[in-house]
Amino acid sequence: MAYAEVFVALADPTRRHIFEALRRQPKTVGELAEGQAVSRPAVSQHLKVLESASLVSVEPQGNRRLYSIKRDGLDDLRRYLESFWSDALSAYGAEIARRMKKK
Amino acid sequence: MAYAEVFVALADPTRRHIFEALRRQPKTVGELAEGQAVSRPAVSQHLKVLESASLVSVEPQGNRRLYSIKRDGLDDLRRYLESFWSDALSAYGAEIARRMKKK
DNA sequence: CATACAGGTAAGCCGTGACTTACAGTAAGC
DNA sequence: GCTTACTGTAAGTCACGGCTTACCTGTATG
Repeated sequence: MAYAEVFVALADPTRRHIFEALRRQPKTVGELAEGQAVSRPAVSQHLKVLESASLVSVEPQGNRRLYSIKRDGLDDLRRYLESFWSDALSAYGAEIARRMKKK
Repeated sequence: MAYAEVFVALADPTRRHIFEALRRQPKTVGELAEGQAVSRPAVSQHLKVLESASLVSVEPQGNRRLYSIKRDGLDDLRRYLESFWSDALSAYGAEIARRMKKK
Protein backbone atom coordinates (compact mmCIF):
# COMPACT_ATOMS: atom_id res chain seq x y z
CA MET A 1 0.00 0.00 0.00
CA ALA A 2 3.03 2.25 -0.14
CA TYR A 3 1.94 3.59 -3.49
CA ALA A 4 -0.79 5.56 -1.74
CA GLU A 5 1.79 7.70 0.03
CA VAL A 6 3.65 8.14 -3.24
CA PHE A 7 0.53 9.39 -4.98
CA VAL A 8 -0.07 11.94 -2.23
CA ALA A 9 3.57 12.99 -2.16
CA LEU A 10 3.86 13.54 -5.89
CA ALA A 11 0.44 15.12 -6.32
CA ASP A 12 1.83 18.43 -5.13
CA PRO A 13 3.61 20.43 -7.86
CA THR A 14 6.21 21.91 -5.55
CA ARG A 15 7.06 18.48 -4.25
CA ARG A 16 7.44 17.15 -7.77
CA HIS A 17 9.76 20.05 -8.59
CA ILE A 18 11.90 19.22 -5.60
CA PHE A 19 11.87 15.54 -6.45
CA GLU A 20 12.86 16.24 -10.04
CA ALA A 21 15.58 18.63 -8.95
CA LEU A 22 17.20 15.64 -7.27
CA ARG A 23 17.20 13.58 -10.47
CA ARG A 24 20.61 14.78 -11.55
CA GLN A 25 22.49 14.81 -8.31
CA PRO A 26 21.96 15.06 -4.54
CA LYS A 27 21.46 18.52 -3.14
CA THR A 28 21.25 20.32 0.16
CA VAL A 29 18.14 22.01 1.44
CA GLY A 30 19.53 25.43 0.63
CA GLU A 31 20.36 24.46 -2.92
CA LEU A 32 16.89 23.03 -3.38
CA ALA A 33 15.25 26.14 -1.96
CA GLU A 34 17.03 28.36 -4.47
CA GLY A 35 15.37 26.71 -7.40
CA GLN A 36 11.91 26.90 -5.88
CA ALA A 37 9.36 29.64 -5.54
CA VAL A 38 8.70 28.92 -1.88
CA SER A 39 10.65 29.57 1.28
CA ARG A 40 13.27 27.28 2.71
CA PRO A 41 11.14 25.98 5.60
CA ALA A 42 8.50 25.02 3.06
CA VAL A 43 11.12 22.97 1.23
CA SER A 44 12.06 21.32 4.51
CA GLN A 45 8.47 20.33 5.12
CA HIS A 46 8.11 18.95 1.63
CA LEU A 47 11.28 16.93 2.04
CA LYS A 48 9.82 15.45 5.19
CA VAL A 49 6.83 14.21 3.23
CA LEU A 50 9.00 12.87 0.43
CA GLU A 51 11.19 11.09 2.92
CA SER A 52 8.32 9.41 4.74
CA ALA A 53 7.08 8.23 1.35
CA SER A 54 10.48 6.61 0.81
CA LEU A 55 11.13 8.77 -2.21
CA VAL A 56 14.24 10.50 -0.91
CA SER A 57 16.91 9.80 1.70
CA VAL A 58 19.13 12.05 3.78
CA GLU A 59 22.78 11.93 4.60
CA PRO A 60 24.00 14.47 7.14
CA GLN A 61 27.31 16.00 6.15
CA GLY A 62 28.60 18.20 8.87
CA ASN A 63 26.60 21.35 8.91
CA ARG A 64 24.21 20.45 6.11
CA ARG A 65 21.99 17.61 5.04
CA LEU A 66 22.37 16.09 1.62
CA TYR A 67 19.14 14.80 0.10
CA SER A 68 19.08 12.30 -2.72
CA ILE A 69 16.53 10.23 -4.57
CA LYS A 70 15.85 6.81 -3.15
CA ARG A 71 16.26 4.52 -6.09
CA ASP A 72 13.55 2.00 -5.24
CA GLY A 73 11.06 4.55 -3.99
CA LEU A 74 8.89 4.26 -7.06
CA ASP A 75 8.87 0.47 -7.19
CA ASP A 76 5.58 0.05 -5.36
CA LEU A 77 3.88 2.53 -7.62
CA ARG A 78 5.37 0.81 -10.62
CA ARG A 79 4.00 -2.56 -9.50
CA TYR A 80 0.61 -0.97 -8.93
CA LEU A 81 0.57 0.31 -12.49
CA GLU A 82 1.74 -3.04 -13.82
CA SER A 83 -1.21 -4.77 -12.22
CA PHE A 84 -3.56 -2.35 -13.90
CA TRP A 85 -1.84 -2.93 -17.17
CA SER A 86 -2.37 -6.67 -17.05
CA ASP A 87 -5.97 -6.10 -16.02
CA ALA A 88 -6.48 -3.78 -18.94
CA LEU A 89 -4.94 -6.36 -21.24
CA SER A 90 -7.21 -9.12 -20.08
CA ALA A 91 -10.20 -6.82 -20.28
CA TYR A 92 -9.12 -5.97 -23.79
CA GLY A 93 -8.89 -9.63 -24.67
CA ALA A 94 -12.32 -10.25 -23.22
CA GLU A 95 -13.71 -7.42 -25.28
CA ILE A 96 -12.19 -8.85 -28.44
CA ALA A 97 -13.62 -12.25 -27.65
CA ARG A 98 -17.01 -10.71 -26.99
CA ARG A 99 -17.05 -8.93 -30.32
CA MET A 100 -15.97 -12.01 -32.22
CA LYS A 101 -18.79 -13.94 -30.62
CA LYS A 102 -21.28 -11.29 -31.61
CA LYS A 103 -20.39 -11.41 -35.29
CA MET B 1 2.33 16.76 -18.38
CA ALA B 2 -0.77 14.64 -18.11
CA TYR B 3 0.77 12.62 -15.33
CA ALA B 4 0.30 15.58 -13.02
CA GLU B 5 -3.47 15.28 -13.25
CA VAL B 6 -3.19 11.54 -12.72
CA PHE B 7 -1.20 12.02 -9.54
CA VAL B 8 -3.81 14.41 -8.21
CA ALA B 9 -6.68 12.19 -9.25
CA LEU B 10 -5.31 9.04 -7.66
CA ALA B 11 -4.01 10.73 -4.54
CA ASP B 12 -7.49 10.63 -3.06
CA PRO B 13 -8.41 7.27 -1.46
CA THR B 14 -12.07 7.42 -2.44
CA ARG B 15 -11.11 8.11 -6.02
CA ARG B 16 -8.73 5.16 -6.02
CA HIS B 17 -11.50 2.95 -4.66
CA ILE B 18 -13.80 4.03 -7.46
CA PHE B 19 -11.07 3.57 -10.03
CA GLU B 20 -10.28 0.10 -8.74
CA ALA B 21 -13.94 -0.82 -8.65
CA LEU B 22 -13.91 -0.34 -12.40
CA ARG B 23 -11.02 -2.76 -12.89
CA ARG B 24 -13.28 -5.77 -13.29
CA GLN B 25 -16.06 -4.37 -15.40
CA PRO B 26 -17.79 -1.08 -16.27
CA LYS B 27 -20.34 0.18 -13.78
CA THR B 28 -23.01 2.81 -13.44
CA VAL B 29 -22.83 5.64 -10.95
CA GLY B 30 -25.39 3.97 -8.72
CA GLU B 31 -23.50 0.71 -8.67
CA LEU B 32 -20.29 2.54 -7.85
CA ALA B 33 -21.94 4.50 -5.07
CA GLU B 34 -23.13 1.30 -3.37
CA GLY B 35 -19.61 0.09 -2.82
CA GLN B 36 -18.43 3.39 -1.41
CA ALA B 37 -18.74 5.08 1.95
CA VAL B 38 -19.76 8.39 0.45
CA SER B 39 -22.93 9.67 -1.17
CA ARG B 40 -23.82 9.33 -4.84
CA PRO B 41 -23.17 13.01 -5.69
CA ALA B 42 -19.73 12.65 -4.20
CA VAL B 43 -19.10 9.72 -6.51
CA SER B 44 -20.28 11.82 -9.43
CA GLN B 45 -17.83 14.56 -8.56
CA HIS B 46 -15.00 12.07 -8.25
CA LEU B 47 -15.87 10.58 -11.60
CA LYS B 48 -15.66 14.03 -13.09
CA VAL B 49 -12.09 14.37 -11.84
CA LEU B 50 -11.16 10.90 -13.04
CA GLU B 51 -12.63 11.62 -16.44
CA SER B 52 -10.78 14.89 -16.92
CA ALA B 53 -7.61 13.03 -16.01
CA SER B 54 -8.38 10.60 -18.84
CA LEU B 55 -8.58 7.72 -16.42
CA VAL B 56 -12.18 6.75 -17.13
CA SER B 57 -14.66 7.21 -19.95
CA VAL B 58 -18.45 7.37 -20.07
CA GLU B 59 -20.97 5.78 -22.37
CA PRO B 60 -24.55 6.92 -21.90
CA GLN B 61 -27.00 4.06 -22.10
CA GLY B 62 -30.51 5.34 -22.05
CA ASN B 63 -31.31 6.35 -18.55
CA ARG B 64 -27.92 5.69 -17.06
CA ARG B 65 -24.26 6.31 -17.71
CA LEU B 66 -21.79 3.48 -17.86
CA TYR B 67 -18.29 4.33 -16.65
CA SER B 68 -15.28 2.26 -17.57
CA ILE B 69 -11.53 2.47 -17.22
CA LYS B 70 -9.71 4.19 -20.04
CA ARG B 71 -7.06 1.73 -20.98
CA ASP B 72 -4.32 4.15 -21.92
CA GLY B 73 -5.02 6.57 -19.09
CA LEU B 74 -1.99 5.50 -17.13
CA ASP B 75 0.44 5.60 -20.03
CA ASP B 76 1.74 9.08 -19.32
CA LEU B 77 2.35 8.23 -15.72
CA ARG B 78 4.08 5.04 -16.78
CA ARG B 79 6.39 6.94 -19.10
CA TYR B 80 7.14 9.39 -16.32
CA LEU B 81 8.19 6.55 -14.07
CA GLU B 82 10.26 4.95 -16.80
CA SER B 83 12.25 8.12 -17.24
CA PHE B 84 13.01 8.14 -13.55
CA TRP B 85 13.99 4.54 -13.70
CA SER B 86 16.59 5.15 -16.41
CA ASP B 87 17.85 8.17 -14.52
CA ALA B 88 18.19 6.11 -11.38
CA LEU B 89 20.01 3.43 -13.32
CA SER B 90 22.50 5.87 -14.79
CA ALA B 91 22.96 7.48 -11.39
CA TYR B 92 23.55 4.03 -9.98
CA GLY B 93 26.10 3.30 -12.66
CA ALA B 94 27.82 6.59 -11.96
CA GLU B 95 27.93 5.74 -8.27
CA ILE B 96 29.48 2.36 -9.01
CA ALA B 97 32.06 3.98 -11.25
CA ARG B 98 32.80 6.53 -8.57
CA ARG B 99 33.38 3.86 -5.96
CA MET B 100 35.59 1.81 -8.25
CA LYS B 101 37.69 4.87 -8.93
CA LYS B 102 38.12 5.51 -5.25
CA LYS B 103 39.47 2.06 -4.50
C1' DC C 1 -48.80 12.76 -19.77
C1' DA C 2 -47.50 11.92 -15.10
C1' DT C 3 -44.67 9.70 -12.10
C1' DA C 4 -40.54 7.52 -10.94
C1' DC C 5 -35.66 6.67 -11.66
C1' DA C 6 -30.73 7.80 -12.67
C1' DG C 7 -27.44 11.17 -12.49
C1' DG C 8 -25.26 15.82 -12.90
C1' DT C 9 -24.98 20.61 -10.64
C1' DA C 10 -25.19 24.41 -6.95
C1' DA C 11 -24.42 26.08 -2.50
C1' DG C 12 -22.45 25.76 1.74
C1' DC C 13 -19.72 23.58 5.58
C1' DC C 14 -15.50 22.06 7.34
C1' DG C 15 -11.11 19.84 7.76
C1' DT C 16 -6.67 19.53 5.90
C1' DG C 17 -2.56 20.98 3.95
C1' DA C 18 0.63 24.35 1.99
C1' DC C 19 2.77 28.50 3.19
C1' DT C 20 4.94 32.23 6.08
C1' DT C 21 7.37 34.23 10.06
C1' DA C 22 9.61 33.38 14.24
C1' DC C 23 12.32 30.48 17.01
C1' DA C 24 15.59 26.55 18.44
C1' DG C 25 19.48 23.63 17.64
C1' DT C 26 23.98 22.11 15.79
C1' DA C 27 28.28 22.41 13.17
C1' DA C 28 31.95 25.58 11.36
C1' DG C 29 35.23 29.72 11.40
C1' DC C 30 37.39 33.53 13.44
C1' DG D 1 33.68 31.00 23.22
C1' DC D 2 31.04 33.82 20.05
C1' DT D 3 29.29 34.55 16.05
C1' DT D 4 27.77 32.91 11.59
C1' DA D 5 25.83 29.49 8.36
C1' DC D 6 22.46 25.61 7.66
C1' DT D 7 18.53 23.29 8.90
C1' DG D 8 14.43 21.55 11.42
C1' DT D 9 10.23 22.82 14.26
C1' DA D 10 6.16 25.69 16.14
C1' DA D 11 2.40 28.47 15.54
C1' DG D 12 -0.82 30.67 12.87
C1' DT D 13 -3.14 32.04 8.45
C1' DC D 14 -5.61 31.00 4.37
C1' DA D 15 -7.17 28.67 0.31
C1' DC D 16 -8.71 24.53 -1.59
C1' DG D 17 -10.92 20.26 -1.92
C1' DG D 18 -14.08 16.70 -0.39
C1' DC D 19 -18.56 16.01 1.51
C1' DT D 20 -23.60 16.73 2.18
C1' DT D 21 -28.24 18.38 1.18
C1' DA D 22 -31.16 20.36 -2.06
C1' DC D 23 -32.36 21.08 -6.65
C1' DC D 24 -32.62 20.44 -11.71
C1' DT D 25 -32.56 17.67 -16.10
C1' DG D 26 -33.52 13.96 -18.94
C1' DT D 27 -35.01 9.23 -19.88
C1' DA D 28 -37.93 5.23 -19.10
C1' DT D 29 -42.69 3.40 -17.82
C1' DG D 30 -47.36 2.95 -16.40
